[in-house]
Amino acid sequence: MATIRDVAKLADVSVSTVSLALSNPARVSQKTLEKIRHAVAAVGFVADPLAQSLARGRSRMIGFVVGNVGNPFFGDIRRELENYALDHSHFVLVTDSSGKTVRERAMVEHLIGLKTAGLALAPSGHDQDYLDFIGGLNVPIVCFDQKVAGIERDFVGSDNHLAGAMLTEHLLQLGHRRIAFITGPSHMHTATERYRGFTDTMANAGVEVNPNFVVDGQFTRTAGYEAAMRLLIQPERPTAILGANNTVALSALQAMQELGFRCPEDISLAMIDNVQWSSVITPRITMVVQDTLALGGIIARRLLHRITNPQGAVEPPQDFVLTPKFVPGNSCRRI
Amino acid sequence: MATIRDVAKLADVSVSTVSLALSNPARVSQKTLEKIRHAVAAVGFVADPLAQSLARGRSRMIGFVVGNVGNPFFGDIRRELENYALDHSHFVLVTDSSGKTVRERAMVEHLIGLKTAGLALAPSGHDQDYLDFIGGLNVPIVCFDQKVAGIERDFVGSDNHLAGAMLTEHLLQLGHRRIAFITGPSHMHTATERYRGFTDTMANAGVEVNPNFVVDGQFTRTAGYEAAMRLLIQPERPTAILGANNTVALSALQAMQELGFRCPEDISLAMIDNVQWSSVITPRITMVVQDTLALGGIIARRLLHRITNPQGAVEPPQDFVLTPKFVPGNSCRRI
DNA sequence: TGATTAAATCGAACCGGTTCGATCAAACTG
DNA sequence: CAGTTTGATCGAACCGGTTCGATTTAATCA
Repeated sequence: MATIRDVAKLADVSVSTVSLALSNPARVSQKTLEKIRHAVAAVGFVADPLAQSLARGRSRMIGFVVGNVGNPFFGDIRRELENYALDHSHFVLVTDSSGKTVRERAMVEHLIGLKTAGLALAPSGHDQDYLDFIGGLNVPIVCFDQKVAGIERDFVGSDNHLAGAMLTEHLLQLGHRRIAFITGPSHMHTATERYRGFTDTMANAGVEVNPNFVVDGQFTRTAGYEAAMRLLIQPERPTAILGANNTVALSALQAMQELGFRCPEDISLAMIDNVQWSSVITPRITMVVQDTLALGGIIARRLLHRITNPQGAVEPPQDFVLTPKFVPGNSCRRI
Repeated sequence: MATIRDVAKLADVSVSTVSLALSNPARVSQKTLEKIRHAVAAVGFVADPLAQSLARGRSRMIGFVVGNVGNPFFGDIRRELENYALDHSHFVLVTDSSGKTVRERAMVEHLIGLKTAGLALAPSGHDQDYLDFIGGLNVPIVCFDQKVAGIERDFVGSDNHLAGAMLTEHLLQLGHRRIAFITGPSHMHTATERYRGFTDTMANAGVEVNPNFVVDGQFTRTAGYEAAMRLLIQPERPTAILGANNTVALSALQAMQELGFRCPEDISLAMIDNVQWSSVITPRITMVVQDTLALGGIIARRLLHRITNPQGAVEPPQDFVLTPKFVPGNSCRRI
């Protein structure tokens, strides 16, 4: 591999001039610029990104940290960010914490060690120690999906309260009263907000929520399945189930199918967040989806704005909250 | 951030001794080792991975390059690799080429620039220039999924010919003769092998393949949908459709549903590779699945073996081919 | 006990860039 | 035309580690 010194020697200028010419051509005379360009081409010089990062104290890499890259929600956002970053000569490193807080922190630390230019982070951790850690980082960070109280950073997400409310209202309109709710982890903002949307709407409608109809699905497949089963074996069953996310809702659908309940004839089902191949799942689930493309776009632009305008570090963090969209399916029947 | 020089100063030894103590404690006396340990703890020293990589010419990162991290097939493998790597103090950088050859190459180049310790690569590119590029890299590489002629590297994958043959035989056993096949890109080994498995089995059974029943789905959703539509609008329709991968098969299912065909009553369907939530898709598709956990485990072990035994670079590349598994569903009916 | 060898430690060069103050010639000011 | 700017270039220090040959210290042997 050719180094900058090879170029300097061939162009008969100093190393510092080559470096300057490459990073700020305007400050070098036309003549030497030409010489250097030729030399670069002749030896096939490509700057070592590692050495650059070490010297500059910053790399051109962006860290992307989520709990599950396989989730199409995160996948769409990742793609948007990647495209935008690539167009601005940045490179996205994807890491997956599997939803584990310790691992998430380890990955963030790793990325920071790599002197990443910025971080797009869907936080799952919540203890004070972690918050302080994130807050103390001197790197542009855009948080998304989970709004965490205590993290003073840009945030991009959806109106989760509204998402829960929309589906609840829909079920109420169809005449449902015995509506069950499968929640997510109580430390997750999306989970609590969606649940609040549910309870608020029920209260507004003057319908009491049966405490047995609220079960914890942890946003995971196994917990969601178990929670759904608990709902389904009750003597007085709900007429509709509202899943706080795609995973728990589909786990519920599976449980229903296995027990021989038909959807929507026996029990209606609705969920928040889309899933791959939802169009071929029978019945098509009525859902509220987030505008992942828009979210990804905002995250990307905001993050790169912060990265390329370091002086604007004083710019106060801002929240971007998008309105989710209702997508009717045929999993909810009128009763 | 504390540097190694801070440690050296505090421990009253030279920088080189600190470095040695950290990388090879056995070669340092007990006494100084203690002093250094204390100093490290006192100043909170953590080695800068960038500086280490630059000096060593190698980092402790592993590059993972696939066409679609959202695909659960790759997701499972990624998880296995990640777990194993983490246990061996390596860190996985995930990159997604979106199936684009140019981007794939750019990502590999980027990872090489980062002096990654090794690469797990599901290659999609195929031009000679790219092959030479891969072949010329002086880094441990384990290829998987796609066996590419011309890449002399370890390879981990499944018996794709058998996968195609298994499903074809199953359909033949059920009495089907008018079997359609939705292929993948002809430059992909998995696609051609699965197709060969189909045609060979058909030939062995003495059943002629109707050329109109072989359509190209490109392994993508849009092309798969279009291909399926082409099959379904023919006056003489197939009685069964075999999708060369999950994407094209489910696209076919969607097309069937939209045109009002029932599966399996009107047309049977089978596919290669699982998909998330296949258990709630109606009907449950009969499929042949790869043992993703085993594949991931082999990839991980092989790659880390190569990384930690650099002297064994002479060890010739080896192929690991696993047998896929038949998973019956209810999407294929006897006729 | 002096010579030989092994173990522990050190100094300096190096990895491949960036950055900033110094230098010097050319251009501008009054 | 002396004095000051301005622009181009350079040298050296630096980022934060690693590595290897040299040197010092300790242990072994005759």
